Amino acid sequence: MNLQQFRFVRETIRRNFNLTEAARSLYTSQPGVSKAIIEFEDELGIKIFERHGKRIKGLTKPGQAVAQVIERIMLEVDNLKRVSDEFAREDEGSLTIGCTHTQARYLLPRVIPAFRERFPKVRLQLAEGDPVTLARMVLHEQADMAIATETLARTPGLATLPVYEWEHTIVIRPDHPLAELRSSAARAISLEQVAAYPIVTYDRAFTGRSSIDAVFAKKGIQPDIVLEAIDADVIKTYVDVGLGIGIIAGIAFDPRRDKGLIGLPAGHLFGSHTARVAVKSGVFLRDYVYVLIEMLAPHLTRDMVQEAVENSGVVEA
Amino acid sequence: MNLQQFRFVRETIRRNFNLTEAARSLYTSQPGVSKAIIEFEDELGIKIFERHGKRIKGLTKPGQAVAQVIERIMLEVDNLKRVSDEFAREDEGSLTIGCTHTQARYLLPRVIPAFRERFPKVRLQLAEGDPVTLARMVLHEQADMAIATETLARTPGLATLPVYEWEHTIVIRPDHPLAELRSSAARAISLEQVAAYPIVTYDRAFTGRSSIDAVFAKKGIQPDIVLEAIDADVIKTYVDVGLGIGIIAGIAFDPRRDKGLIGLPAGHLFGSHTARVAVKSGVFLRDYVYVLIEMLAPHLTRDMVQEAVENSGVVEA
DNA sequence: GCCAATTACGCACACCGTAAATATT
DNA sequence: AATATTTACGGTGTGCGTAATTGGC
Repeated sequence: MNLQQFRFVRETIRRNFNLTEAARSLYTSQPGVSKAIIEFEDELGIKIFERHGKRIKGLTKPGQAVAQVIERIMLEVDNLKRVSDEFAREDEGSLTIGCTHTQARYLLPRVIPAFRERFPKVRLQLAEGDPVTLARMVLHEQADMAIATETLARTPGLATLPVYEWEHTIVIRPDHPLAELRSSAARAISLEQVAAYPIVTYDRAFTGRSSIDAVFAKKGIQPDIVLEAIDADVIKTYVDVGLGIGIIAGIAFDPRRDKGLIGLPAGHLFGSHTARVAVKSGVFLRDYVYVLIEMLAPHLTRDMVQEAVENSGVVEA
Repeated sequence: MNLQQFRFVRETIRRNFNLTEAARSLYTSQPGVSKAIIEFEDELGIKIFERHGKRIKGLTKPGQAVAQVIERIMLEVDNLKRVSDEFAREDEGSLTIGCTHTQARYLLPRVIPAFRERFPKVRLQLAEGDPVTLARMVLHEQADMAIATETLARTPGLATLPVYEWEHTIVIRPDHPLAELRSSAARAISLEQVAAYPIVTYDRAFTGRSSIDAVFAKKGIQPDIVLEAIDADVIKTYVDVGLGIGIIAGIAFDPRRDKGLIGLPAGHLFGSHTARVAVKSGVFLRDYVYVLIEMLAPHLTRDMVQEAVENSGVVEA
């Protein structure tokens, strides 16, 4: 029994039970893989793979159980490398952050400079995508962590923790009829008033869009959504050119920078949302990952995160 | 990087950082172990062991992290063997049950015959001991499971589930003064009445003995304990020869078989206790272990137990 | 007939054991 | 001086590659 056999079994499964593929992706000979697996099966005294003659078709029942254990073993073996890297090259390494445009554009800039200063040798990479994609990236270890609002919390295999709460903001031009609500009575704006105008907002896959739809649907109102985009900058641009009113994440509206526009808080209409950070449960996280998460949300202490990772926990907001 | 290296590291730690010992217990040469570990350290790029010159003293900080991961890997590797055995020889294998005398003598006889019938090829072994020893046995995988009342629930690394609740019974001879309480007013017996007579009961390490002591201490009563034993049979014998009154686990008193004695329920004095079954968390359990546990306590379904084992849970009574 | 897995075979090297050297208590 | 670890060195076995064979689709 050896690690190589584990690798072969795992890769064969991942390559849809094609030994040739598995061998190639592990840079070794196909007969070698075949032999190793057969020897492994002999040693365990069971068949791992279902064979039709010579063709491998899938996993046997014992194979399924074995595969699960192997998966866990290899996860830990990978952790071994990470652990030693952590100590061997304390503050070096790479960090891939999966996030939505909103986070990349409005949240991360608040912490990345300080992070760079603290860990100048860590290679950073931002990978943008929609929440579902992000979850998959973390699960497949293509990203070390992901930040987004939807989906993440519900994905098995991920540990997620709340980073911050946010509400939507309605963005309008100063000359828009709704602008008179800007000062005191902003909170009095109603769903009907909003629905009276053309709306520019997020694409369906993103940042709380589904809750917007749900709210309108519940009231039986059909909003006039004239444009969907994946980022607030685009939305604000179209609001600015008079296409309609915008609904964006609160974090994406900055009164100072967005001088030509007015923002009306809309939490009372579309509810409150929680942006979450997700990491793959069970993986060993480099020190700087913990530091970054704590920079993002001081309440997320190393202990909390560690606890969540080890018990594949979803920490509630 | 290979499994052998993991084994060497783990064994060296277990043998108090004595390579020679580790090598011997793994039936290999000491220089081989030394070399393998050094190569492993080189590959990881860290030192696992703290060395004073050539003497190995302990784990370095990275070593501690690595050791944890290795421990988990080896646990899973052992599981691999168990998993395959489960399928290779479906209903064969061995089962070592750690338990106190009380369980071995009064609880297990109720289920073992049925178990034998269902799994005639499983080699059974009862290992008696006090709860602390039992916990350690399960932790060290010298026993597959343990049944006892105390300690088990509080041991980290064990998953424990409640099997049954029980109360103490006071055992007396028919000619004893307390015998008049036998019929209706049994529950009226007081601590003071009990303390008025010499007592024969369990050894300090066992079955709810600590709660007996605690109850007396709380009331400031000094009981006259004339004899301590680890099992109820011995206690009953000495009660029978007139040494005093006995306090034993309720399960150990059977009115039909213990004809010469009278049992008075004493739950109102010494409280209610929960006997628990413990298994090591994280291990793969053979099918027949689940079956036995369910025989012991029908409410402990396979799913419940599995859940507890996987999440190292302590399921409350 | 083409593609994929297994069997056959041979080499190289990694692993482990013995023996010697070195360092620590 | 005794004990424990590391270094040195040599033989054996196994792991892996190439080539050939067998077996599905």
